[in-house]
Amino acid sequence: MPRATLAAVAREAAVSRQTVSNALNAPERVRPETRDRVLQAVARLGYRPHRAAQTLRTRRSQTVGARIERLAEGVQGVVLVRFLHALTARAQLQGYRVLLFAAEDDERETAAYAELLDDHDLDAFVLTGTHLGDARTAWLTAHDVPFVTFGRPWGSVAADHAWVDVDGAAGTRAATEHLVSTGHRRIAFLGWPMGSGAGDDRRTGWHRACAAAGLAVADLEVAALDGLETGRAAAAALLARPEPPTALVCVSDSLALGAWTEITARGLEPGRDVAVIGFDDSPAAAVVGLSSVSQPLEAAAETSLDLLREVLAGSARPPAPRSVLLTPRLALRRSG
Amino acid sequence: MPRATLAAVAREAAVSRQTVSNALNAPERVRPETRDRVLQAVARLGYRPHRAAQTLRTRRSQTVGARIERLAEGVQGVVLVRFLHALTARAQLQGYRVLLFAAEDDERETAAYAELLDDHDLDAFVLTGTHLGDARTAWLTAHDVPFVTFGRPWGSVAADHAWVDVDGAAGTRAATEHLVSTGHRRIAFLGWPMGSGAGDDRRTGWHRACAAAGLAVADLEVAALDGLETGRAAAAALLARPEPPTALVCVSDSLALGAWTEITARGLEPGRDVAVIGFDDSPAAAVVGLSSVSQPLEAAAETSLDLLREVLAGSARPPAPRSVLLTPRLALRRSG
DNA sequence: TTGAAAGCGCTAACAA
DNA sequence: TTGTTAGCGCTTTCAA
Repeated sequence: MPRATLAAVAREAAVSRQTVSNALNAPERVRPETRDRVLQAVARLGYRPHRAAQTLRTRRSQTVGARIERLAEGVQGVVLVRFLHALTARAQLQGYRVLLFAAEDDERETAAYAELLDDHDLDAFVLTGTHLGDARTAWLTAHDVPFVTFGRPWGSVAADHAWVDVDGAAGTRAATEHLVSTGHRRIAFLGWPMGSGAGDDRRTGWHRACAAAGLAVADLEVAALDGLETGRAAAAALLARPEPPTALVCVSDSLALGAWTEITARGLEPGRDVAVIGFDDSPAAAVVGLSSVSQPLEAAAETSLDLLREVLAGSARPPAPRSVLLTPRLALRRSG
Repeated sequence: MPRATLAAVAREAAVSRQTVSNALNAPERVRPETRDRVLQAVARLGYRPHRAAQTLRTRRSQTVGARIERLAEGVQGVVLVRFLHALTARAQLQGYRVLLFAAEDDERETAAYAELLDDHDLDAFVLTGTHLGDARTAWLTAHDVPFVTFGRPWGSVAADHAWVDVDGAAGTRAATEHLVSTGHRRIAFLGWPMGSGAGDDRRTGWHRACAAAGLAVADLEVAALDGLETGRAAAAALLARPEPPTALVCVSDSLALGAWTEITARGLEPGRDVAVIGFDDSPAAAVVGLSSVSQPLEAAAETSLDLLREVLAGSARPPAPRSVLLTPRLALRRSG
């Protein structure tokens, strides 16, 4: 069966094409009984509008762009996938689709924006992995393109755009508080080097929880680039001290799993001898029994779309863009 | 700067619009000097055709659909992400985009096809996770929709479509041969229940390698649903035997990691006391040092697009659809 | 080899 | 409230 066109629906319902269009897009302009007649014809014929035609006319594609990143060697990346799945699933419930693109760096990503906007009339973008001095948000703002970021705008300049993020500090704070409540007094933080927004944020949570519990933090903070080997080395340095920490809060599962390796290599048991808590709740964490801070990615996707709708609705007379901070959950396992 | 239209290019090059179109789409019909003039105008104005208009006219969207799966609890799923990234990156080099969709099961996936074809004029689909009695390939074939599968058509009926797959049997055979070469004589296979195409294929590789080496396989084969706990239980049963195996070839990293947990829980060391080799080379495998069979996903994505081009080119007078079997690589680590 | 005309399916602007 | 007209940007006839 060939697809039904709007014209066919108009014939079927014995109205003009414009009335069909109105019945679907501006129902309040059509008398209820006319509208019913049209909707019945739509149902009978199984009519759905043709996107290309709609896009050509309205310059809106009902499609949002999202970048898919190359999966790093580490344990990260699962977060992006889960988010993308949730985003796609929820978007399509609202009549939106997600178009993928790949880009090696920010510069090429903005080039991709230009192309996708010109060629495909994308309505908006969903960005992930925001970072300090993010050139992408500046470009999108300058070009008046609707977008939301999953990840808050890091840095001093209060970027004025809609964003969702997970409260990393709350996650590490909860992790630290849990360790305190189970009797730990020397809790170290295994973080990334200063200057990464998310990393600094997560460090803050640990720091505050320690302060609130009256625990010392001096000498209990080490930094390492993300990775298993680096995490292992950093943990080795901590454990080699005369008075080693009894618990480790880590900025990522990669570092935590590296620490895990070092701990077991020393004949110690994570959780019993040294507590370890990671961040991201990757599958690998579940595998080995590593406690980890779990990001609410379904909620993040849903909120992204909520914010996007607001941005798209208000693009003429923009209200203050909203931002939402979601609280992560602590997934407790054997290690902490 | 507003986007340049084809009409603008025509004015700039002082030709008609059709000549511009011809110069771009059917160069042989245009005199070389005219063509040059047009191409220069295109470059000067930075013209790129508008997809919606092109699609409306030609019924081709230069877009392929791909389903993004919900990431299971286990370790799987990373394979899909890596494949999707490679697919997206390579597709866009050829002027194609990847449109995502989500579907809970095969039935809803075919419903999604119908919708995407009608509404978005998708040119083709790339399917992953083929299985026995796959309703999706039948639907696509019946509706004459171009597609490629990553995963061969399992089952007796020789489905007549283009596909790429990784030779799972070759992977487990290589793993088994490696274990044989390091002195193992009692090599068990920890697989999925009979009836899954990929699982049976992987079992075959182990079986053949054992037969070739003159090793017994009786009683050395256990099956479990994919998962960590199930893998652990299956490994426990194997290791509790009077004459336990000295090595385990596993159908997936999830099962292998489950076995890993059981081995270490017994105070044994994977690789030294019991060898374990998994399948998929997930990040978790790298984390713990699990040897694993690694699928060439970049190659799979590239081949998928090659095959898709052939299918699209030959859709009028179809040649025999091609199929390609790629050989996986054995990533050796501490465990085997 | 190039150009003129028509129309893909839809909706914005306007008229009735 | 409904219908008419026009046109989004492109390519496919067909004629020059």
